[in-house]
Amino acid sequence: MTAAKRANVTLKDVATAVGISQSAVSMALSDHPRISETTKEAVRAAAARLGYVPNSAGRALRAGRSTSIAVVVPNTGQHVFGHPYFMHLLVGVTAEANARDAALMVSTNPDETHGVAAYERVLRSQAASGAIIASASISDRNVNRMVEAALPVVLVGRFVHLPHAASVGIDEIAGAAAITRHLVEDHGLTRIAHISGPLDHQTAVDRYEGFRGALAASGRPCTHTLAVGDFSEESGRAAARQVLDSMTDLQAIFAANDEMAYGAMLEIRSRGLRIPEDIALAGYDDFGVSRLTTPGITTIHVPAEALGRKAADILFDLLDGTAPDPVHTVLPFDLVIRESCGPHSG
Amino acid sequence: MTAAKRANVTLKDVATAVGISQSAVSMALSDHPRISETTKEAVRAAAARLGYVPNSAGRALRAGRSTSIAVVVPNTGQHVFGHPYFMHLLVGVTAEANARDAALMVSTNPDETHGVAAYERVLRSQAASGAIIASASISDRNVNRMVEAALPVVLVGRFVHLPHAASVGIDEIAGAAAITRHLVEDHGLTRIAHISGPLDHQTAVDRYEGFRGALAASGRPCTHTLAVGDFSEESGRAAARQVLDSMTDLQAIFAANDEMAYGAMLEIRSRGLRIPEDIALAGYDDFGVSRLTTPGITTIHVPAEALGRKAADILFDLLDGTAPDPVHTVLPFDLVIRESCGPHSG
DNA sequence: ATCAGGTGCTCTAACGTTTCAGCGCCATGG
DNA sequence: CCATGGCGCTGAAACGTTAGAGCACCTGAT
Repeated sequence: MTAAKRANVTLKDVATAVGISQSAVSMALSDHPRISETTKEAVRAAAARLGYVPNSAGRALRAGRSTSIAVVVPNTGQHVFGHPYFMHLLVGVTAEANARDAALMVSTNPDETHGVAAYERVLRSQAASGAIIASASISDRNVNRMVEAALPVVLVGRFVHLPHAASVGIDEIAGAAAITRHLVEDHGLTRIAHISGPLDHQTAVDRYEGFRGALAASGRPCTHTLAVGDFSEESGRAAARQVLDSMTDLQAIFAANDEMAYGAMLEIRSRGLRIPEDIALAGYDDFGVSRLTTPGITTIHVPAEALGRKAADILFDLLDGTAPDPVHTVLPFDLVIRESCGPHSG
Repeated sequence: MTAAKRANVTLKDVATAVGISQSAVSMALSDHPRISETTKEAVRAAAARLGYVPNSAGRALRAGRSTSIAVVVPNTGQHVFGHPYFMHLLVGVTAEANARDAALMVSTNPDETHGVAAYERVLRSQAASGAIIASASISDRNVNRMVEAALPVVLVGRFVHLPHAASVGIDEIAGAAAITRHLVEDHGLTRIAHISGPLDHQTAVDRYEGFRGALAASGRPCTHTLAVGDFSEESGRAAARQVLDSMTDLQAIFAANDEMAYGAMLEIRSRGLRIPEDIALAGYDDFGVSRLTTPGITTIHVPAEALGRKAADILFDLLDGTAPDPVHTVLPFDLVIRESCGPHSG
């Protein structure tokens, strides 16, 4: 069926096929009350037969806005974009976009070709009518510009400098605090190292703060140290090396994400130490792989897919002119207890 | 800078700012030789000052094609789209698209809203001018339709029913054969089970065929059995359970992807068997996680990012009217030997 | 018979872009 | 002094869509 030789089928083609004007076809397809049911039937039949699909450029031009939304992820460096977090986020956004018949663009190029970052151009060119920004770097000035220009964007994560921009996230401070309390209170560990992410990422800062806050609040005499990584496995290993060397009688390592926890695991093992008997280990994120290691890593489950869904949901509201009710939506997280901190107990 | 109140800056705005016609502005910005250097300077200055960004709908409408390309991934079921394979592919495609200043759409909804799958609409509506299709299911009729309609698409993988469509892939049969030979010839194992993927996936079929072919060609008396999984960890575990129960003196398991290999690893371990001493284990894909297990899993490295790059490259050629030189581009793979098949040796 | 109002369509304009023919102008050559 | 032609720009048209004004026809009421 649907011969569709080479040229594309337009309203005009359907119109001549039915023998009416193209505006009538347009109105018929949008179920306008002023078009007779008979004509509508005929139009729908002809459209289906010819394989008519509305041209999105024509439609977007006329409407003054496209039906696509964009997801902006930090730069091409694959250890960032390639992170499972973004994939989960994408799955969520996709689901919501599909439900609304909206197309999804993915934009990732931060370098400024004509004075504007590629992803900002996507909005300014109206290729997409709104964007979900998952760039975590505090220092990305382009994000500020987009927010200041009142472009419809939803941020994923916490952007302290942009208190008025709609955002979706989890309470990272509470998450880190929860896992820290698990180490201190459930397992009685008091000599703990934290491997943080780069401290120009709000996420890394918040997790570190949650860690320190929980230690301080515990009321027990705890000793802690910090090593900074970059969320990669390699950096986690290096950081673990550093803290294992520098802190005597280290009892636990809490890495700011699971990948660094893997790196730490390798380093701990390579020294002949056992997990959790000699060193307890905790991570953060739970993007599917932490359960595969032996022992499974105790971690905070970040509901990335739900974040994506919610972000898209809010963005579509924004595009409809509805202001998000809480400007900052906070989703719940889960503490997932596996074996890396010690035997289960209350 | 860049006040950009609410309305968008168009050619006309730049034109009135400079005091010339909008056509002149258009020509100036595209560096047309018939426009004086002085005027060009003035136009560029005004455009930058006003923050002019060409409206993509207007441009696409005029040009008759958009500057976006689409990546089509199989349906929303997250264990499919969320697979690391697609992330790596996406990274590659993104890199290439960025290099050409093209926007990237991601489409995944197969259900037919108006008689056409969502991702086919993306092409027919000219929201994207070409697509990279990474859907592996043999039975997806929509893919056939798109190819038959001569829409510009590049397939990733092997589509035996579509010999004339441009495609990019690796030689899965050779890959599976290589890893099978590693088991048989390097480690002298002769009682081997294969855990395949669903056999309506060409990839699964090819890997199984490579396995059998290598066994047959080995000239040694080998015994093998098959269990079918669905590429998920759980199914891998179930399949391993099945083959461990049914085949006595089983020496090795070759899973058609790493995730099923993980599942198999869990099952093997739960029976108190050791890897590789009691059972050798091999996987396929090497998407970054197989090196984290202990022992690391011997596998075939699939260059997914390179596949994405190459696919995009070919698609852009296609859009320029250049026919891909080999219709089917085959990229090399690597056999990655870790510890799961036994001690390293020649 | 005339008019009001409704019905079902057509016509026109507009969205922002690019392309192309054309027009006025100046310098040059006859 | 008039043709020639290059230069630098203008104006119009077209891409496909949709909204709204308008027009022809019909029905029913006056």
